[in-house]
Amino acid sequence: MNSKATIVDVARECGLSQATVARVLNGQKEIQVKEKTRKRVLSAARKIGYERNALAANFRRQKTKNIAISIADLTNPFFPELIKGVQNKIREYGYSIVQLNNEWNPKIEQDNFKYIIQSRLDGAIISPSHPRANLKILGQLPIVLLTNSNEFSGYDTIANDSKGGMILALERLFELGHRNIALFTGGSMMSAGSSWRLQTMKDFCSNRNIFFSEDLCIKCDMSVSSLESFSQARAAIRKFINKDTPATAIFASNDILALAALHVANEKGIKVPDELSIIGMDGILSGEISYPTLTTVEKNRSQIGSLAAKSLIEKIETPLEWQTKKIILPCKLIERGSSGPVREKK
Amino acid sequence: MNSKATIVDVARECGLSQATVARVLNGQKEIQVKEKTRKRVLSAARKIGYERNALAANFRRQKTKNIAISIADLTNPFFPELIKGVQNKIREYGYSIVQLNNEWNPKIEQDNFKYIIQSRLDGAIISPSHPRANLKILGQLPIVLLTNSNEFSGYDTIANDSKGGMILALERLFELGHRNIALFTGGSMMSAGSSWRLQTMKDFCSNRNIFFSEDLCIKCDMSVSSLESFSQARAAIRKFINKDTPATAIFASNDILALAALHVANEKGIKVPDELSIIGMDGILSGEISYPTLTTVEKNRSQIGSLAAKSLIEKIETPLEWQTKKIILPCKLIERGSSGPVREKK
DNA sequence: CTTGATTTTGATAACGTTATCATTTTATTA
DNA sequence: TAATAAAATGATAACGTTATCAAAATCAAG
Repeated sequence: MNSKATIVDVARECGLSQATVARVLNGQKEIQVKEKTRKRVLSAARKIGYERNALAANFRRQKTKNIAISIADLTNPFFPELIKGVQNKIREYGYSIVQLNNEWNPKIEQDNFKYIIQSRLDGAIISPSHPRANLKILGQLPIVLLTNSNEFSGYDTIANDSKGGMILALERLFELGHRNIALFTGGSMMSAGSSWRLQTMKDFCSNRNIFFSEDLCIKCDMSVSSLESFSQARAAIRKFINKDTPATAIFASNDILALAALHVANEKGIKVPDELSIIGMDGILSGEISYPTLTTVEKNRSQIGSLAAKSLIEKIETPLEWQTKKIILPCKLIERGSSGPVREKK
Repeated sequence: MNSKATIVDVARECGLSQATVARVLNGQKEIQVKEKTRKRVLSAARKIGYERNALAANFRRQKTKNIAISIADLTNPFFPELIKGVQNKIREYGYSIVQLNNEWNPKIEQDNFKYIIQSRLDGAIISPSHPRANLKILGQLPIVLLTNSNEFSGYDTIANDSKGGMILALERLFELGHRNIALFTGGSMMSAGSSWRLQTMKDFCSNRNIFFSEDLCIKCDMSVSSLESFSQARAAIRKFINKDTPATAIFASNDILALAALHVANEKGIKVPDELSIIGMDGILSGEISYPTLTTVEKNRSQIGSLAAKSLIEKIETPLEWQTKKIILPCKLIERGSSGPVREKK
């Protein structure tokens, strides 16, 4: 028994017009229908097992109540929680998520955009796979970008204040007495993310009048997968720690890098945080269960997701003029086990 | 300029019938259309910026080319990779994913099922949130369940052979000389998962003629979130390691538990693997980047996703008789840093 | 060239809902 | 109670595609 009963069948069953039935079953505000007929319709619907055909409704309305989430890679620990935030928010509004991954492949990303248009999804939350991602094909579709890159002027964006977060960490390390802080960054696929970090570091150090040189800057290639990044990071940090560095602290631009540093420190018997403090960035699960647990600059991914969703839905549901909105959320320093006051080397 | 051009507009533009245009633009096998007219249509379509209205097509066909993935919690590290596997497989077939979370809430899960039906999704991959999840509402919809619970007879299922995997780990520990192996399980929400584990342990030990008692069995409540589970696990394992146990190895029923054990061992200065071997189960990222890295019984989640997708699509696209298929995949022991030969305690 | 087979194109009816009216019923007021 | 306003219901035309069948064009063979 295929759920094939239509609104017309229900109408026939209860002897009312199809219009009235529609009003009862799918009408918005339950205005304009008598309690008695309402019951008549509902019981008839239940009797013959009517299930709304959303396909027909979507078609008629040219709305899907679906939004896309386009990201590079779901296994990147950054995204699941973000998506969860989106999920929880849009549920309130009756929307659902179509999840699109592009594996960092611009061709797939473009196909996904085309899919979004052709499927007439109502909007999209997009983490662009590269700084020049071609969004033109999306036309007037309501979208929110997950980025703080300034490459995307004219678009709504939302992201954490990475620079502010970084300064938070550096300030805390300074407070703890650290005067030789190393910067550990990965050349990410998304733009020259490391250049502003380096600049921020230089500025910070010169402001505080503490030493910094490029020797205190560790770089490594970030790969597509977290795991590969980790092993590359480990290699880079092994080299760094070998030449006996004066650094008493490392700030890493993400938790994977930080955990790699922590791993190597453990490997070499360097005590964290007694001999070396390490602070990461993001707040992924692995950092909460490592030993010691990882101090990190948290990006509240669930909140980002939630806000992105809210912003998007407002945009979808108010077809009025909409000024582009750029949201930048502060980061939060979470102090855990991997950071502490500097201690004299014996 | 809304992408409002329809097939009829294209037909008018190129002076052909709407039927021919449809054949060119959306027809399946490019049979039955002359190269010359094909070009005529395509250039007209390009000229007026036609974008296929999938809503109309879906409605007409009563097919969406969308499948649902219904899980409890995307932030559970088990799922993202699984979904990625599904994603990569279904892309070949032109399907997309609608992602539904239920936060372990049966009410939400039920709503999601209703949504699946009303949206006329073509099929669903479902990880039931509890052993008695009510799947009846899904009717004849093609579904594949991610479980090896025998509660779901009559349904296609796919899962790893957890028991076989557990034995793999125990055998390896035995080989390494361990004769006092502790079992660390969490009472999961999904059935009395711990009871068969205990039984397997007992059987194993009696077969090998080695000692086991309930004292070597550590239990803790598993919570909804990985993080909470971790801290509960840590509490349980702290108590266990306090009473000086003869155990030289711990088998944990998942990686979070194993990492909790590892964490506590590090905390107490117990050397892993020299003084204590630890083996987990699942193969999550955190175990690959912990120190030491975690030996684990891997469940190939990407493969499960891929197979589930394949199975589902076969089911969708061959409306013939379909025998219910239960796939059980072997686990694989991945030896990393947290396990090694037993060493005499001094 | 015709004839018949084959390929290519055209005309048109669905699909099930929503939206827009028109119509009927009920409530309100003079 | 009649006249008017308001509320409730009904009739029907879309939405843009696909599918079915009919018609026309092309090809093959005698």
